[in-house]
Amino acid sequence: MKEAVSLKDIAKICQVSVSTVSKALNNRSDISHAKKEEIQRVAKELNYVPNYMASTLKSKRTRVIGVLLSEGTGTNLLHEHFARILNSFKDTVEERGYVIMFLNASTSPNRLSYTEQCKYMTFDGLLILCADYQLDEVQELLQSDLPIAMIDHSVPKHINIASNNFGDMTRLMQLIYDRGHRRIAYVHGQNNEVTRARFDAYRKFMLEHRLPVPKEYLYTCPYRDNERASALTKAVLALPQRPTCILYPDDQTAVEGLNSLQEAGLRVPQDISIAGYDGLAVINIVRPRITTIHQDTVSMGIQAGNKLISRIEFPETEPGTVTVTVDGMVEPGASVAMINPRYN
Amino acid sequence: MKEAVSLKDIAKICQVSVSTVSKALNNRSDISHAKKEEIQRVAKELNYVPNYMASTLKSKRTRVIGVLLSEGTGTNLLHEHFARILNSFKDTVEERGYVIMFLNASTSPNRLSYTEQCKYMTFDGLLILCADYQLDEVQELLQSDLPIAMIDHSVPKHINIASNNFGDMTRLMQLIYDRGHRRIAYVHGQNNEVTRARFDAYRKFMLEHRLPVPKEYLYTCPYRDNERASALTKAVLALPQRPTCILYPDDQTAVEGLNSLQEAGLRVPQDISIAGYDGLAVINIVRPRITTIHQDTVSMGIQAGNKLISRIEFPETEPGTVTVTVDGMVEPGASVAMINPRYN
DNA sequence: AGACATGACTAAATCGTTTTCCATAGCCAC
DNA sequence: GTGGCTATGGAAAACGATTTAGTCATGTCT
Repeated sequence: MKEAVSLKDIAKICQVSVSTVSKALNNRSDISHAKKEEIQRVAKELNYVPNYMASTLKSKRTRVIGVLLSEGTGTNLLHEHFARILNSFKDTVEERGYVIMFLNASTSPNRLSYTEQCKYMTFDGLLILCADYQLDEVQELLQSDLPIAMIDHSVPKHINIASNNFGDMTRLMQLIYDRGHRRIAYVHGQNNEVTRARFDAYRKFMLEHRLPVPKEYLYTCPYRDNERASALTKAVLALPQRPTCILYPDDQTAVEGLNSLQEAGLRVPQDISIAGYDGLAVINIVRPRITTIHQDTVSMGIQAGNKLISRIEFPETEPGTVTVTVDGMVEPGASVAMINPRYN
Repeated sequence: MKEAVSLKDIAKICQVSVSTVSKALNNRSDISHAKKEEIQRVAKELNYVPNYMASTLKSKRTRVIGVLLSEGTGTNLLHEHFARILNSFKDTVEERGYVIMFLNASTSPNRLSYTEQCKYMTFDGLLILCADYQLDEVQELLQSDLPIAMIDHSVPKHINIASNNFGDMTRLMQLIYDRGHRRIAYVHGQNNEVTRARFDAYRKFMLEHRLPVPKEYLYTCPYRDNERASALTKAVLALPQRPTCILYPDDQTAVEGLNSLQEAGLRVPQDISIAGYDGLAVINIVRPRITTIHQDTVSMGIQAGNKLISRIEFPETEPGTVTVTVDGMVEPGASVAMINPRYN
């Protein structure tokens, strides 16, 4: 590595002091125009680039935003939903001069705790895409006074980017109901804030429309767990009173359900209907197109980025929770048939 | 933000000098056991965490690896192939105490050039997942003496993690040939090192087996371009002498081809066969399963991480190119039918 | 006893910036 | 001529750690 050019080098060449060079390059006022020009010219000639570590050491502003994407929950960059939000978040903050850095969630023995990592790197802020909120380590992190934005998890005093799970799910139910379905089974995700909101919407909708929800229409399936989705689909098919529509936790499991149904000799949607959730890339590819909720991940990432940066740059404003609700869009797809309720 | 605890604070409490504290915490030898214990105890009590910026300013070792994933080429975190390699790379380097940081490839006007960003952040090394190698900015980057690992692009003096495109493609061709296909069309990707190797393998195979390659069996289609894949599929179908098998640049376009063929009333593989490339998640989902090359992205990420770190930590070794070739695996799938060549 | 090694600790320089405070000169007004 | 002002520039401290070159006892060897 070549020796980097420093302010001192420029100072020597220009025959001025280091502080003068610093001022000239930072466009301060107490420098004559001529000197400023000359110094900037020399700096350019030498390909001078400031040293990030040094400037940040003094100023305390790192312009680095930590990102927590917990491997512990089996979630990583390959989780499309979070990858989309992250991608949009990254673009947003980079546009504003920030940079993201992942928190190390590995299992290596001398790994620092999340809180320690934040201190060590002196992050300006933190995005929690996905984490196991039960962990002490994560709870401790939430206690800190670092500006934090979280996706679909709310904690007083932090920013929450909430997808409108209740409303979105209600609209999905409405579409299914409008197409004549009355016996609707729900293979839902595991217990967390997101799952609860969707489940509440399902239950409320069913209740308000006086539809039965027999116990055997409800199943818990971890998100993106293909094998479990397949097994549960078979369990549903074995029921004496089969539902006309099955809801899945996400698009991936819905497609797996689709495959299981087809293997069992059923046609979708002619014989049975299904719906997913999220609006992942796979729905543009698989036929029939899955009816789903297309989550506005782009907006989620943008909002998270902008709110977080506001909080970083103006800490005095909005000391409490800021919740941004992002609506998804119903993708009508083709996997929910129009049927006549009387025939059921 | 609370005031961070520094060495000075600990020194004051323990009534020793800052240097003594530093040595105690770094487990240096010239410290009495008693003092070392005491200092470490106090540090723990105060939740002391060293300041990254300060320690790195002196040592010049940042343990940060820059990652270039060019948005310019339309490639970002949502590109599954690169996301997989990155994910595996990230795990590998984090395990060894490194951290990744993306180079800013945004269009914001005051963005630094790649080289400047590397200087500014004083990266220890660089991973180029995907970049437009035509750009001056990228060429300049390759001139630097920063340790660099590149995926599927070779430059003397840097590390190249090369997928075995020629060999893999040859084996895919062999499978197709063995199943009786003789008229094989190739919708290939755009011109780059990867495409060329695969294309060379295709041409060589066809030549060696004395198979005809009429011009109208060859098409250029950008990777992952669904619309173009669909249009080209229709073009192939319109040919007077239709091929029995169509190769696509990647799995995504292959699935799009599949859909187009089915819309045209053809069954895959009974009426026509297809094959993709890469082994993306979609092949586990779509039926029939696409015959493809499953690239070992996990291995690519691991090798890239380990080689790059070796180069960083032992710069004296291996000053030249290190090429690591990673073989893919033929996924037989179900989209290439067994046919009798005589009938064609 | 003198020379020398060892152990335990500290002062101070250093990394590359930023920033505060001061110095000097020139100028004007009274 | 003195006080005060502005414009321009520099000296030096600071950020928080690491590291080099010591200091000063104490112990050991010959």
